[in-house]
Amino acid sequence: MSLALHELNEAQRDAVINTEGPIMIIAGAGSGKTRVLTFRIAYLLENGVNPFEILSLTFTNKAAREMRNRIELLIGGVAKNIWTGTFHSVFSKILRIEANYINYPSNFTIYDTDDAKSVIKSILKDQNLGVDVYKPGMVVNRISLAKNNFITPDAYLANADVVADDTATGKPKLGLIYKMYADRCFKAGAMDFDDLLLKTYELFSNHIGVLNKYQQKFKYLMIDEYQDTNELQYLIIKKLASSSRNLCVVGDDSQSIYGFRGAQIENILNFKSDYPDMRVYKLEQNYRSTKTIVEAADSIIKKNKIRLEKKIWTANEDGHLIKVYKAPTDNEEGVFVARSIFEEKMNTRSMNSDFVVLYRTNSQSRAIEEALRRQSLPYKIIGGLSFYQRKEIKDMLAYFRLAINPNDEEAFKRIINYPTRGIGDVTVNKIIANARDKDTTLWVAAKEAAEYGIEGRRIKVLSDWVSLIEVFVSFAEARDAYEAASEIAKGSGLNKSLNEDKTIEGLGRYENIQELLGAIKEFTEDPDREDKSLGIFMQEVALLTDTDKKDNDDDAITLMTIHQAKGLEFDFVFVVGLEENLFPSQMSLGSNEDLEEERRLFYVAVTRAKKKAWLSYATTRFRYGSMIYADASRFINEIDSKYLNYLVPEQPVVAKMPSNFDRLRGIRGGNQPLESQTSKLYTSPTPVKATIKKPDYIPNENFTPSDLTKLLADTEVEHKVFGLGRVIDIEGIGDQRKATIFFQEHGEKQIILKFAKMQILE
DNA sequence: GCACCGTATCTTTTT
DNA sequence: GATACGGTGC
Repeated sequence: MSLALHELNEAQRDAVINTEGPIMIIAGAGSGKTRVLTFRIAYLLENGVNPFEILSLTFTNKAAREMRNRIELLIGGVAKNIWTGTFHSVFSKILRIEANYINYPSNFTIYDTDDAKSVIKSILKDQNLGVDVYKPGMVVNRISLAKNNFITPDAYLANADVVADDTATGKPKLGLIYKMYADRCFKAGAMDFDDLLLKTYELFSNHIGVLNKYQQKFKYLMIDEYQDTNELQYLIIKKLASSSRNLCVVGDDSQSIYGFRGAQIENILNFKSDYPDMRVYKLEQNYRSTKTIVEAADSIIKKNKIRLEKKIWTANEDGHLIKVYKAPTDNEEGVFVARSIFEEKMNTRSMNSDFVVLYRTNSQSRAIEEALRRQSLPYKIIGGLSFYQRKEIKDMLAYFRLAINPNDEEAFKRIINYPTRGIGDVTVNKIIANARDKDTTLWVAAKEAAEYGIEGRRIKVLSDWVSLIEVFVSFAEARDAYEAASEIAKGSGLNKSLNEDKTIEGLGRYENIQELLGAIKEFTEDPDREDKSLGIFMQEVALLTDTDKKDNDDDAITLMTIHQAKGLEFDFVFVVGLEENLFPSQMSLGSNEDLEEERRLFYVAVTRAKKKAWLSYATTRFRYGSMIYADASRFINEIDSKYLNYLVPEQPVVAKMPSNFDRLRGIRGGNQPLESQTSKLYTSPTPVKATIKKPDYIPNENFTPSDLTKLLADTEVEHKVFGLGRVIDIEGIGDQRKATIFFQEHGEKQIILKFAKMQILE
């Protein structure tokens, strides 16, 4: 089989077939980047390159998976053998293989941000430092930034400027905390997210043989979303590519939105200075969006000073103007979104999954959710509290973690007395004190507890617990992930204690645990896996994000932050909360650089849309539980107004008497009982993984079937079973007369009017 | 050891 | 408005 290169445009084709030497592909939004990348890899394979020699780094696991699938479609099963994944997942794999070089156990734990904060808190406690001066979140951020710029603890402490800065801001101990933090992680056999990069870089720097091995292995490197790489990632890539020099970076400076995490847009702007012989291919034709959207977005991004010149264009049709809506409150902004989605669905007969609502901060989802629920529109939220962050899941995972690496201190502290087994704070504090004293880990200190004055009933309970964990350790070593996990779930008592809780919340927690076990089972049964150990499962879980979840088939509207929408596309896009101090964020107003990043974020938001975009803002909004006032975002005014359609504000939607619109929106009585009812009915107390809420239709209490003999097309109706819908077509006469109706919940249906119980709404 | 309650802080975005 | 934490009382 030969690749269909003629399906590509000239720039795309050039980017595919020029496989040797350093190459930069500047890929504007919607310009067929993934297509180029997949074709490029397929082209390499077709020309005899061994799949094991290709390393392709993507931004999310989902992107990696998608790319692998698409290559497989092009060229077949060999695609399985290429190395793809995120920086973090690929390098954690390498670190496991090479762990002995850096004195880590190969089953090291990956600490998430919560673990990191907890380590910081415990250091502060030991050092008698206040959590109000050294806010754990801030300290963790600062350490992360240091690591991502390749500043080790010693380098940090040795830098007089940095230390002087810290002293000036009243936090002279930051460097010390950093050092202690790194030390504790090391002792616990744990790495945080940044360590996965930092240790990789150190591994490659200090062990030239290891570096050579991987340089020879990966003859072709491809880096996606290059504009979002940080200093450390940049350094690693440079090392890996220095031998073969077959480095292909793909990115778009206009979509650089992770500066706050240390990403350096300079990496893409300065590529040429590292590789003077590089070639650039610019993908400037947009295949995704209408002319209006492409040009409106271009008019936004032109306000930025820091950017590479390019001319984005499209051959697509003009499309609709971007609608702009000013809402009096955040709740009514939600109502506007829900109502607009409903109408768009009716008019274009679209799926829920064609819609996305994008916001700057996670907390904005609330008002939108409420409105969608009232309109009976199913939705799913990406991000926020993910499945793996739920308490019961983290508890269970802590047992697994300890079974894999008993020195994991955060896991230890989490479950030593959970479920309650009579090991109280006093005993735990004794163990901690002794561990610090002897410069050892909590696990070792717990095993030796008898030696320093823990006795009687306490030592019995403690040594029982230690033996229990030791059994778990042997499970994790000897059995596959599913067997080990089920045994641990039983043996830990966690399963039992959750099963005894018969409250609704408790039931939900129990179900979540079962779901976790289900996921592990699925992992174990995957035929493509060689290593089915619990350790590997945990490694993957730690690096999983909400966006990586497999899409399930449920048709739902997507709600997420703009950051998470990167790389995705939707027919219909709502960007909400366009208010000063929210978007752009208040934090970004201090410097032009930060403001430009916000503007790029706005650019990313708008360019997600294929067909239509809506922008909205609210002049008042609840934040901190109190009302604040806001002006329209400067970004709205920055769009050339010829692309905008300012909607005339409607009269307040909270009318005393229910109007037809209210009824459409699901508001039934004039007074409030419904609000509490709906939230009870539709909010599951412990939402399960795929947070899709699809309420059953509940007919209006004063539902009275209308006379349907005069029913016309385009009429909105309420069906006793199928709910709200719009008549598309009517045909036949007499008893045969039937209507084709598109229901928002059930799609298109043929209804014989003679028997139908429907009410006409207009 | 634990359940309950009041208070402080939070909101930028995430691997 | 929600959560996390510390204090109090049993």
